[in-house]
Amino acid sequence: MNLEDIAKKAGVSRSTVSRVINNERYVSQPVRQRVLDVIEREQFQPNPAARALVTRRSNIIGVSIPQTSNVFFGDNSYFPMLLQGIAEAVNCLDYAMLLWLAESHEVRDTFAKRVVRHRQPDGLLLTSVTDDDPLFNHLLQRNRHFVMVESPPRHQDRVSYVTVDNVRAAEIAVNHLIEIGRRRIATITGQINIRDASERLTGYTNALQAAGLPIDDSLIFYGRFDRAQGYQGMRQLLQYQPDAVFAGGDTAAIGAIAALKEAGVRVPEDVAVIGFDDLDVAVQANLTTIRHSVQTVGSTAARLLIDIIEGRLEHPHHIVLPTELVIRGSTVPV
Amino acid sequence: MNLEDIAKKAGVSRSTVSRVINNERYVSQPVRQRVLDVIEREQFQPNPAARALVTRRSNIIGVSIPQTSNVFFGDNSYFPMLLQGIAEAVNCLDYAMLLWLAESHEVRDTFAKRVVRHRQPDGLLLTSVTDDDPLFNHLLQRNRHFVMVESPPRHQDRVSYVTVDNVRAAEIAVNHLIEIGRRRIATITGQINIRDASERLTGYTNALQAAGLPIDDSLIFYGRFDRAQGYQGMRQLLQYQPDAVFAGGDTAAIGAIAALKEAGVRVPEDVAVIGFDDLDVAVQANLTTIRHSVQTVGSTAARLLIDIIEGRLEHPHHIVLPTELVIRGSTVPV
DNA sequence: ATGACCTCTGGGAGCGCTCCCAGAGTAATA
DNA sequence: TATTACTCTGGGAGCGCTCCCAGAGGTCAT
Repeated sequence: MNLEDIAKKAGVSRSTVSRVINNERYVSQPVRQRVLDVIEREQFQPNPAARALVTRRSNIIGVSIPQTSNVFFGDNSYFPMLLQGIAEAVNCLDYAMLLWLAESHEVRDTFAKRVVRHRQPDGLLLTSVTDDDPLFNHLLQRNRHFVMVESPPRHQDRVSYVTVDNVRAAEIAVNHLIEIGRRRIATITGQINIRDASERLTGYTNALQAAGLPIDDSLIFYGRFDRAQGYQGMRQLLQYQPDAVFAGGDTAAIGAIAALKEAGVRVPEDVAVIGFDDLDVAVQANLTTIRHSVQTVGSTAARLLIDIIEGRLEHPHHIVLPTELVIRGSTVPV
Repeated sequence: MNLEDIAKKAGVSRSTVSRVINNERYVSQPVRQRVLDVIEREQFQPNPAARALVTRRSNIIGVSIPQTSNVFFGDNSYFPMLLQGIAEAVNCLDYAMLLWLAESHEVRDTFAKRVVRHRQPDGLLLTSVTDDDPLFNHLLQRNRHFVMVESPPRHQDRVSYVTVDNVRAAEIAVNHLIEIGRRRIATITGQINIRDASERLTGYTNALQAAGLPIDDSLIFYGRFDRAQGYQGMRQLLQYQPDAVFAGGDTAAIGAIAALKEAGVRVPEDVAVIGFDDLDVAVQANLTTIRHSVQTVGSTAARLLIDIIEGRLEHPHHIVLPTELVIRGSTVPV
């Protein structure tokens, strides 16, 4: 069943059917209705491949998640929330979402090749981009449409992205710890070659400096965004007797709390804990954290990408979404 | 850049280039090498739309997740793990994955329409199918390729699926509770019009009957697979003083434990708790549970679907994967 | 020498759309 | 009436592939 068949049944030409389907002008009302009736009756759907061949558009955007398994599927609801946000935008703009997940322990190089080889999507949404990400470099060099869901490691002025002001938010988080009287404030960072992580670390040092507190390297643990690293980081930090810890993500914070409890340290009395992202898990664990809507980041990025694809927006475009300090039970004054 | 351009540069015809790209026979070694060199040099990728138009294959499979938000992105790592498993199979067979997520509070009907309208995928992987699922019905009626990742609500003999033996596994779980001396065993089910949930309930009643224990309706809470429902279910069940609870999923079990602790009930001494799935969260919470590899379910289902699409397998095909009782700290003898 | 049967290469047709142009018809204006 | 402008419809061309068939050339048994 194709346009020609529908045309025959409706007693019109292929072109007219095409006009009706694409909701173009210059079709008289009775003809339009007749065609619509036939389409409805035959449950006709135009062939997407044929359409893509001529329009050079597939109405598909790709989403790249090059994280090895545990960060994606483990106890970290960041990516599912992001996907939910993307889905919302994509649905509403009549696009579809092609998902690329790295296999466990897959290196960035093979992952990038895989994503690049399938050229179906009209553009890509990039997460977890590292310093020398081959996918990032390839897309930039080839001038393909993409939007990042965090600030890019380099070429900020040539890349579109959606992010939150990580530096400022981290400053606010650490200031809160300082205000409640904490002085030996440790931090567990996310994967440090991801921009979100390094910016939060910058905010941490900024806040300490502004308060005239020393920056002690032994109180900084370079980790990742998952629970296991939070746990391990906290175990290591414990020997330096911090009275507070700022984790680069909620999931890591939960891991840190587990390590503290295991060591018989009281939370929040002995060590105050603050997270980042306000995932579900933060609510459950009564964790003070920085709230920002991960879903909104996802949907905003998807909308931006589609705007760029469809030429409604000039290319390098930056959106910074707001954050908010949410004080819960994991931080109390000394 | 298309086949014709490459052909010109290599001094051969379009057909020969096509043969090289598709790795067909009847191309002499020197010619093949010459063409490969040009392709490499020009970084040529054939146009997927053109190819799809003639082969009627896109090498894309769709994944439908019609769950409203909290089950998907909340604290439940079931779907991320499933996606990871699907990704593994899809990567290895050179397919891509198109992801359909329901919007929060979206009804099944609009969701189904959306999925059906985009005809790109060669087949679909279905999760969380309910009794009268419009998507399920539509695909079945239209004879389109699909595989379910649980046993289907009806027409089992006409539908391909991958599942675990939920009935048997639930029997084993409840038997374990009986063996450690529990007598008032409650259950919190998953969404009961999803087959996985109802089968686990069947296993529960089977085990009680086999042991000569009464089936007490007040000890059955019809919930969903998320933490909130586990919590709420347990609160309600508490008034009937169970000494054990079998949850339809680990996430619900975690919610149940939270309710028990809140009520000052000791776990596992006063109430033993057992879950299902062995998600990450079960390890963390030291929860006794039924282990089955969600990732394997995903990858097996994807492989099966692709086998069906490519005609290597006759259609209705059923795969039942093994389960295993994992005893941890949440169940001890009375 | 003839035919049968391989290997290898090229070109036409066609997949189902969109885009462009031609032309018929109608209405408004000079 | 002639001209212009706009509305509406149809058909050709072409997007970039794959598939099929024709045909050249080689090998081998008859």
